[in-house]
Amino acid sequence: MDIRDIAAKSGYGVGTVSRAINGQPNVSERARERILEVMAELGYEPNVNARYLKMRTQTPVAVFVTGVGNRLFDDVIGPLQAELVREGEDIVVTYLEDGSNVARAAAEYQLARHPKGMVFLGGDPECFRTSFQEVGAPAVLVTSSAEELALPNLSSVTIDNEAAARDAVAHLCERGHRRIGVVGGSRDGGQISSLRLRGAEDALRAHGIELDYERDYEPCDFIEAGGFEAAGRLLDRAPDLTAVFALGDVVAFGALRAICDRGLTVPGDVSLVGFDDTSLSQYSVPRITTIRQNAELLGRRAARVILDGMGGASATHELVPYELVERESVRTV
Amino acid sequence: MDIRDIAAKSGYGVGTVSRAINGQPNVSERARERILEVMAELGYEPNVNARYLKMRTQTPVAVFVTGVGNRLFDDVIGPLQAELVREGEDIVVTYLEDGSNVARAAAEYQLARHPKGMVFLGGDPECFRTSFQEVGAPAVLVTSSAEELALPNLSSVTIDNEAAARDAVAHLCERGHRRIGVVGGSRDGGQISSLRLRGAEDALRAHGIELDYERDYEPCDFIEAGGFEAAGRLLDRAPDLTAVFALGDVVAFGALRAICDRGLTVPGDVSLVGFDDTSLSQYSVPRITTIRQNAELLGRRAARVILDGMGGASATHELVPYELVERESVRTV
DNA sequence: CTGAAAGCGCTTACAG
DNA sequence: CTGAAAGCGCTTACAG
Repeated sequence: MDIRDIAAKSGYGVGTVSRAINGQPNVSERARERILEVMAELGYEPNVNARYLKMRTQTPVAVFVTGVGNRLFDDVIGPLQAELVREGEDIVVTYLEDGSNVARAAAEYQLARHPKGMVFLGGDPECFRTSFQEVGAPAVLVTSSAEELALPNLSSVTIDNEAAARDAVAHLCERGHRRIGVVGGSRDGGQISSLRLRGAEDALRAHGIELDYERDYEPCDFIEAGGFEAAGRLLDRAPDLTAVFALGDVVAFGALRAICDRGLTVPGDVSLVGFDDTSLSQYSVPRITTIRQNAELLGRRAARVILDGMGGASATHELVPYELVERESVRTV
Repeated sequence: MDIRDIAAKSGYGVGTVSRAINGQPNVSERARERILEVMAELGYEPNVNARYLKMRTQTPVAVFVTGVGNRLFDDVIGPLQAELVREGEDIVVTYLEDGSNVARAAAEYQLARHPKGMVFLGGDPECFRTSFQEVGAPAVLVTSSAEELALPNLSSVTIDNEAAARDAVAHLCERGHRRIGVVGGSRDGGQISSLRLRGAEDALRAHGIELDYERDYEPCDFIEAGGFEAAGRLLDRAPDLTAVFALGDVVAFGALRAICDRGLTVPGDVSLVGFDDTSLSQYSVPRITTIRQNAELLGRRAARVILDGMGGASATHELVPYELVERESVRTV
């Protein structure tokens, strides 16, 4: 069934049917009614391939969310959308599988839909290196920096991950901890891991401590099980640790479990700091001290960048504030 | 840039270019090489609208995941895919926003892609009532039952939510609890809530207790904050409760926090049972006793149903086993 | 092995 | 306000 069937059955031409479907002007009330009626009766759905193939007009700003399950992104979308809407722009969001090549998806989408702009929530900055030429629309990477990519149309807005990690670890040092372990990510695990690790290293060094990666660091994926296993290994190897910095809340949550399983308490025996301020750190027992990214600002600034880009502005790379939120998982020693 | 540019630049016709792109036979090695070279050089990406508009062949089985962040679904996809792959079928998964109309998305997808089959992980069964006529492909709803929809091509595979909830609450009763509160979902909140609530009600009644919805039940969304608030209200209203059954692990996790905030301990003062067996219940302190759905079987059976459906079998509605996993959140009183 | 041509189902000037 | 026609960028018989 296609638009011609609707045309035939309603007694109008396909052009009129098309205009009726799309709510365009130049269709009599009578025709519109009749056409909608026939469509409903036949259960007709337009073919999106044909439609987008033909339409040269731009589609709404496309938002690609990669870290499915990353609560932070949900909190970014609201403000992002709000800011865009007040300038009359809509968004359509697409969820991508973890680890997928966002840049490829974006290139394909660009050709298929011609979005006015693109927003990437998560995703590995590296993939933009190879597959991003085709997209001409203004785009912004949120949460990772695209600065060194130096692409003309790819902006980024992010917190200073290095400084945030530095603050997190400094917080521990200032509370008297000197034997501090680090878990999560990996040493060559992409931008975010590297930056947070470097921040931790810096903070330690500023307090006269050299981070011994062999002994006091344990890499892992950003999942609960990862944090659990990694922290377990770390604790078994270095039982004199009085504090642990986890590169993400999921990791911290798993680590908390590993600590408790060894008969230790947080913060009684081991202090713990996470990163991200997800519901995991907000509701766990004890609540976990962590780094909060300002989701509202992340969203609003990303929207601004897109809007400016649509107006011809070139790519920018912004830093947005973060904040150490102190909860119940750190004690002074 | 389109396929004609590649044809022109490579010195071949568009037909040959198309065949080369799609890895079809009847292209000389020489031509293939040259064409691929030109494509790479120009960074050409085919237009998917045009491609799918033209292609009448069927596309791989489409998997729609709705409860983004529902870990269970991740665990279902693996076995689902494995089972399909051994019959030579691939899958392509699409993540949908929470609360979106999966049936509409499916109808649109059907027209655009002609998938060989469709699998729905999550999603409200009700929406299939209105927007599912267009899809002729065999489809299966996983996690909710589509039995009463009685659609000829929509199967379902699910656990018996009512029985599972009954077991969960019976477990509490058998441990001596008689003042049991229930949190999560809502009384008219769709199939899953209703079933689990009914199961709880039944178990209580079997032990001579009538569930007082006014006093001992508190509805909430399936998010941590919901469980936290709802359990808080419940506890304040009925401080004599010795156990709480949460309709989902996220709710249980929030409830755990609310309980602790009142100076009570789990399971010392209040016992707690969740539902879903997510990482939340696995890693929380204490670990939460919960209902585990057999994700492996859910996936494998769903695959079988699709495969059978492709072979002409009509819709079936299967129940898959679940299991109460006892952990650290329930004590005998 | 290759190319020219038809056509997938729409939208959009254009003419009436 | 309406219809006939061109064309979006591909794929696929068909003929060579």
